[in-house]
Amino acid sequence: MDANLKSIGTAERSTRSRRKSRRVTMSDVADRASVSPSTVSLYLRKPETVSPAAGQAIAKAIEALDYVPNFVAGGLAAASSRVVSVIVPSVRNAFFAETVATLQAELGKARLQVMLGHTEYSEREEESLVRTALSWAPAGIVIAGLAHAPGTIKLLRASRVPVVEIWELGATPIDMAVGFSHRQVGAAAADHLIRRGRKRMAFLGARMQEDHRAAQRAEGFLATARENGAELAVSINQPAPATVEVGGVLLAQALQQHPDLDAIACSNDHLALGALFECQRRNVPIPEQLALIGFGDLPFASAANPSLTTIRPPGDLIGRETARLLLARMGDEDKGAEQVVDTHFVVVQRQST
Amino acid sequence: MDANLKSIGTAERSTRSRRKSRRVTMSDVADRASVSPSTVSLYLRKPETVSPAAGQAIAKAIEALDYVPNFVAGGLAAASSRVVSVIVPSVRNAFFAETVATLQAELGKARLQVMLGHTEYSEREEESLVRTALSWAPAGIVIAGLAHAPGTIKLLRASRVPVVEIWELGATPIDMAVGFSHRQVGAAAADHLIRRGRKRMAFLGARMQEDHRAAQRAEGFLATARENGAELAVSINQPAPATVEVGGVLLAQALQQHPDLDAIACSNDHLALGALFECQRRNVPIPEQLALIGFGDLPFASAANPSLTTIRPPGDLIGRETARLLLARMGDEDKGAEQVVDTHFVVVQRQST
DNA sequence: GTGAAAGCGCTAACAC
DNA sequence: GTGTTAGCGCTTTCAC
Repeated sequence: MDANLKSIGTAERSTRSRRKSRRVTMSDVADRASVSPSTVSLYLRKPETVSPAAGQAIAKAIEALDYVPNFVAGGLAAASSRVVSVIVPSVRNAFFAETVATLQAELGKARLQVMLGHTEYSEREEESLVRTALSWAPAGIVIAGLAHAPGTIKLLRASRVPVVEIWELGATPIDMAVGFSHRQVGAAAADHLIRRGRKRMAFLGARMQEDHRAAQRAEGFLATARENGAELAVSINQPAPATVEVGGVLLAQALQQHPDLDAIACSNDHLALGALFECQRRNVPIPEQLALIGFGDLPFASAANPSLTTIRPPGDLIGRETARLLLARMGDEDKGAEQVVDTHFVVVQRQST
Repeated sequence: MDANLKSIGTAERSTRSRRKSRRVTMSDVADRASVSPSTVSLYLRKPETVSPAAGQAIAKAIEALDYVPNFVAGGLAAASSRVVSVIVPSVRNAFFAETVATLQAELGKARLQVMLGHTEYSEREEESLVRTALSWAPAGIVIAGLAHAPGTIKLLRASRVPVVEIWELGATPIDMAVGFSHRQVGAAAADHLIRRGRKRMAFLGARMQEDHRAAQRAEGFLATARENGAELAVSINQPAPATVEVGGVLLAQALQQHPDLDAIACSNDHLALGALFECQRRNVPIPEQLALIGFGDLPFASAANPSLTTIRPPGDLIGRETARLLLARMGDEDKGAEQVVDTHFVVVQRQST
């Protein structure tokens, strides 16, 4: 490979390939198309403002030279690098995966790149990721949640970069926010169970010290259940991650502590599915003895046996609305309006209630 | 906001905030620390090569000025932009989500950023993403699969950027590869069922025209089943995405076409779970009448009722090994060895077989 | 160990 | 519509 290169280098004039094969630049394209570099630059960014003749010549030169633009140089010159930094707890979480995928697709249309960071639910890690993100002079930052370390908030505020906080509503955002209220989700679950005539209910959650959105759902659930005349409303938490297996454990725990429960709300569908399997094993009929509602509308919810009533958060909508706000802000500096978008959520009733 | 800025600008000297408040640069830090910019640069990249005195002064200045380095400028100057571009079908797919998350964590330790792209199983989209990726002069490119459009391969080869193809083994990689053989996965499933005494088996898959890794699993399954004396070995495909619901549909179809089946292998655990639920509804006992094996070891597999035998692909290992190869290559240009890493996979036996 | 100088490849006024 | 001129903020020889 290197030998190959050298042999070319020896034979050629010195313009190309001095040491390594020099990268093809915009100037090379300009030379070949007999125009100036700035015309090539203009053509690349706004083709319609260049004369057809020049445009064609440039296109031909790009093709012939296999020119690949250098966005790093472009970003430096323009002082805004078409990068949007997206910081979420983890894409292993299907909720965030959905939003990240949608965001990437939507931003990609506007020729923006997504840079990804995972906090793994650590505020320290989040702050470090934000610091790194800012070093890329990003066109925007998307970050999950409204709760951040003080340093993170300070950094973000000082940066003057558009910031969208996603998947949560309730407190005042740093800049913009797209999401819904998790307290309302909990409230909706309780409300649904009460309307179905249930009186004695438990909320099953996992790792709610760290996942404070889950904790908010629990809070909303308990408050609404009690306000609406539930005879019993308790919350049971496990420090472990919210897996299907933990769902089974939580159900066992709940039934042991309160054998006469008639309804269960789960912090998410993984837990609900675990509870469902555990009920199958114990021959606890759903929904006859126990009504069951989850959160997430994960892929298995509609096909479960019985199918799972759940609350669907609009992960894709969050992605689309976030992209829209970001793009609007970039187009128009003083777009002050509409800093917060409530995407709401939907209760999907199925057989389990 | 703007008014605020103006009032400050009016009162201040002209050094800071001419129009907008000028960004703090490395020179500012250097001035304040009474050293040259290149010393600051050196300190930032190799702190140990700078004298303690200078180091402390610089650290203090950075702190005082709230200096945020500009990686875009750094990337341009160094002609290598600490970015690794990761291109996968979708992070909505739990397999890729796992790998992407691990990759980001591992690369992050080496101060590399992950840029994300989703092909949505389109080769055209993939090529376009590769083109964009190269424009960032990335330190590496990670891309799912071994099958790409000819143009994609040409671009990648010409770029001289380290490339790792992941989640598949079998053909010759462009550069490096980390993954396992999907034919072997199918073979292992068939082998497992045969050993459990099954004779009449079907492979259930979805969208196998597009997801050709699934198609490879089907192939390996059929070939091995037949070689090892299965009386019946068929493959059933649905053009729809591989969801839990489609799993139920496929099972119904399989049982209708071959009522005397005694084993089912599914292209992934979502399908397997759907098949499992459908069996529950039809009172088809698992594993007595029908043995069931999936692929993926998704979170619900171990907790299902009955628990699901499946094949676990090492999504996290793939991420870690990919990071390792990339880092090794960056450290040492002519690292020729070990271009392909077979991560293997594990058959996890549970109640469903 | 530290500094001076020379770009990296592009964009963005501003003339023409 | 097109070209000229300055940088963007940093890294990297190469002296000292």
